[in-house]
Amino acid sequence: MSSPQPPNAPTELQEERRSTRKRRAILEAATTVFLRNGYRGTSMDEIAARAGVSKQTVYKHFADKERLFTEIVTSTVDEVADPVYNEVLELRDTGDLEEDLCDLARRQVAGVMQPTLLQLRRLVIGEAGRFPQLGRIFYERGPGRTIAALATAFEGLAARGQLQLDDPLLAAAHFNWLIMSSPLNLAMLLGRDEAPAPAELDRYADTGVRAFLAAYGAR
Amino acid sequence: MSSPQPPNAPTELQEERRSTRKRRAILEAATTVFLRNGYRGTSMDEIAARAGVSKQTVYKHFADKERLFTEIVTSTVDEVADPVYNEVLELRDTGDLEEDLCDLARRQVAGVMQPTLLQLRRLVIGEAGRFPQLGRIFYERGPGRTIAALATAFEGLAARGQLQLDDPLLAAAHFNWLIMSSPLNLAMLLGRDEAPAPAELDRYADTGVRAFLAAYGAR
Amino acid sequence: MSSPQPPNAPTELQEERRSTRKRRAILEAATTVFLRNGYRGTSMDEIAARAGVSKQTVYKHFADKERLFTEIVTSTVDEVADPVYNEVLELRDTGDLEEDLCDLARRQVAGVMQPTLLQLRRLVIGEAGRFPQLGRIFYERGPGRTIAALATAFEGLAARGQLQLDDPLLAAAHFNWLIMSSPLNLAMLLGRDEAPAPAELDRYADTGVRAFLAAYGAR
Amino acid sequence: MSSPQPPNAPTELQEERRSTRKRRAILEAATTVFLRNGYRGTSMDEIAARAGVSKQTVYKHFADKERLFTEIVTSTVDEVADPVYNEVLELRDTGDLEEDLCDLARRQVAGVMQPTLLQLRRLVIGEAGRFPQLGRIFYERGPGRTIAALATAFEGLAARGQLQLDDPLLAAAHFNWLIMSSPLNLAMLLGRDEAPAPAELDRYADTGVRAFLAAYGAR
DNA sequence: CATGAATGAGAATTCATTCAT
DNA sequence: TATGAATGAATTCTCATTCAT
Repeated sequence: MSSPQPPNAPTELQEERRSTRKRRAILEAATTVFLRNGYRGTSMDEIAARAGVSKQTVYKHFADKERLFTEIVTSTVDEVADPVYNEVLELRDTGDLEEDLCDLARRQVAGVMQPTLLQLRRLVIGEAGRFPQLGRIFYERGPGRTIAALATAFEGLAARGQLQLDDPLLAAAHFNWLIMSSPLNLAMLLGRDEAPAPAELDRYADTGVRAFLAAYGAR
Repeated sequence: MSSPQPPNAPTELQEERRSTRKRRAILEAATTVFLRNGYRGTSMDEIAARAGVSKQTVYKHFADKERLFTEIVTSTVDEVADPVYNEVLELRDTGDLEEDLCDLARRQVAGVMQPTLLQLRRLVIGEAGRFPQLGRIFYERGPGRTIAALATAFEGLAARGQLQLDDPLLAAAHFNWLIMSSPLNLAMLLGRDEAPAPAELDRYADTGVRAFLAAYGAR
Repeated sequence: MSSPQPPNAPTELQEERRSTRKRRAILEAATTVFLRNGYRGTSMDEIAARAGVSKQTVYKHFADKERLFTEIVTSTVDEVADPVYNEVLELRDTGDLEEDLCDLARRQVAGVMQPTLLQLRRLVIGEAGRFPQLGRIFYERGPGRTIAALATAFEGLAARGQLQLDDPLLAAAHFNWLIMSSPLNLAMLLGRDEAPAPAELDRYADTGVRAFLAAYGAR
Repeated sequence: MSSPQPPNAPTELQEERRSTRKRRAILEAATTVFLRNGYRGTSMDEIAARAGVSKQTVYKHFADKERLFTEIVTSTVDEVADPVYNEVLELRDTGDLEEDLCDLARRQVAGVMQPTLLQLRRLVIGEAGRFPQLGRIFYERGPGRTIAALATAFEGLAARGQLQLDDPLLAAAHFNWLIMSSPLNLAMLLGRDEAPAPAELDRYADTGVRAFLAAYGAR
């Protein structure tokens, strides 16, 4: 069980860990700075300094600024979009459809209105010209996936007579945007400092759900 | 009637006109380039070259890059958002509410999905960190104003028993986002090259109106 | 005849001259530095400093380092190779063929062994990998052209029975390299500091001519 | 007879061998890269990567880049110039002098026109400013030595009445450059991709020999 | 001893803005 | 007034060489 290694010879594991640690530090720093200042507003110097590594180390891990940028965007997309998606899968069925949907809607809105996700969305939209693939990734891992999951859920509810709908995907999109378009559009345009209070977000969710049920609820 | 000026000394009027012409050339060039390349992706050199004037002339008309940017954004906002807003004021009443709303919705969606407006929205969102006031202007002159006008219109329809609603502003927001959130979000993220075809845009409008009437229509 | 211009308004001509003057200063500086330090050993900073202009001005005149380099090489090629070529055209006919050829040969050798041309040749050879077209230009404007002119001259001499040859181009090449290969190869390899004295160059020329006449002279 | 070393502790011999192997790998890698990209176009990183060792190992074997460069150049000079030199020593005497010289000349030309030697010559010439001693080494181990050997051979032929010459060294130089100057100069300037075909090289050799014999052959 | 990281500088190129003519 | 030039700094990326583990 004891290792034959001399005490100060680094094991491969330690080596790997060090490299991985640096890599993570770079990713974290890059995420922070890119999200705050955008692609062109961010310098590799700043990333290196904030990560506490040398610029060389940054370039050893990431061939160039573009690669680093796409990497932090795609990984952040997953990181923040996954929980939002998972909420849909956990839609409860307490018998009270409106309450269940409000519950879901509130979580969705809260998730989407997280500062990080908002800022990421701004970033991706602002760089859509230079990095079109990032927009696609964002859409597919984000709203696209969530709406598809919603559609599946709504199909089940319709089968049990709780919703009336022809086109589940359309209904899902309507649900999604009814509950969050207003705050989301405001947030996109008004910047991070003017986020609505959580209570207000809940109201957007609830009124959206009410409109949705008026349109798609069973009679 | 004859001027005492030597023949090739420009009159003050001509001077003024030439200055105005140059100013417009600068604005046009700046609009094109800023919309295409973003704030940081645009250089004053490029603007001057494209406007066919010297850089000094640019600086004579606009104190600095920021001022020029805000000027082109605010003027473009009005230019492209006004027609969309005016559509709402011209909502017809043919007796067939669904048709009237579909008609309006289609125009709204088509207006909002114009390439210039899309690109402007991307630009404003992408620069929301640096230029928060531009986001506010965009919102107020754009969706904010349109939704307010819609609310007024809907209030009238409700008074005449054609719609059922408590909160006209909320209903207007729901209407607005039901008809355009899907294509608008796609367009924001997927870049200029993947715009949906006009027929598809009409379908978004029509299905949005149908859902809206199911929720808010008179029983 | 008098100009109506106010005294300190620069005429277009003066403007042009200023720009041209700067351009020439840049070209001169670049030529000096590139010839001394090679392509990679030369920095744009150094060129700008030596030309007494700002880096911006350099970049306004020459899009990038490569373009500046090719420009100075091609223009220097012509500048130094033209006189060597013209010597051939002025081959005299005093009746004493050996003396005439020695005379020409000495001028050729002296021309080719000029420090500037030697350094340019080293530069072009050293950068042949990166700038193959420069090697071609050098060859065509330099030895290629000179040898072709020699061939024409030798053809005339052969017609008058003063030389015996089948292939004028071959004879011209033999002449050319007999008189200068030894010092040229030494110079290429041994660097600028070990140039043979002019008297020695003349000896290379004379002995080369003697061998040439032994091979190609009329019997 | 048995060693007290633990089984996986390398013996000194093995260590030495491994070290030698690495050294050779570095030299090979460096030769390849320096020949292809020149001194400044080559990075120690690239050499280390291509040799499959760490940069530290490179620095363990060679104090710095300059030392490594001079080492690979001098060793490559010998490697490729020795065979060319040895050809001269093996000049045959079949009784047919022209055939013997043509035979030698063809081998010489082929040897000198090897891609590696051409590239090495370009490299040395291009770096003559920075590394003048390399030019000297190249000259002495290359053309200088070969021409000296030729002179000795020609002296013997003259003693036997087969050649007529006063200055064997001069005749040797004339021989050498008559047969190869044309293709060599072309190759220096036109880059590696435009090498003449072997048949053409033979023709340069043969016509050079013919001119040489016309000048220096016994009457 | 050898690997990854750090250093510290320097390269080309670009930019917003200001002078000088 | 309007043009070319200058300024002065910033940015991305690379390099030779040296530490630290």
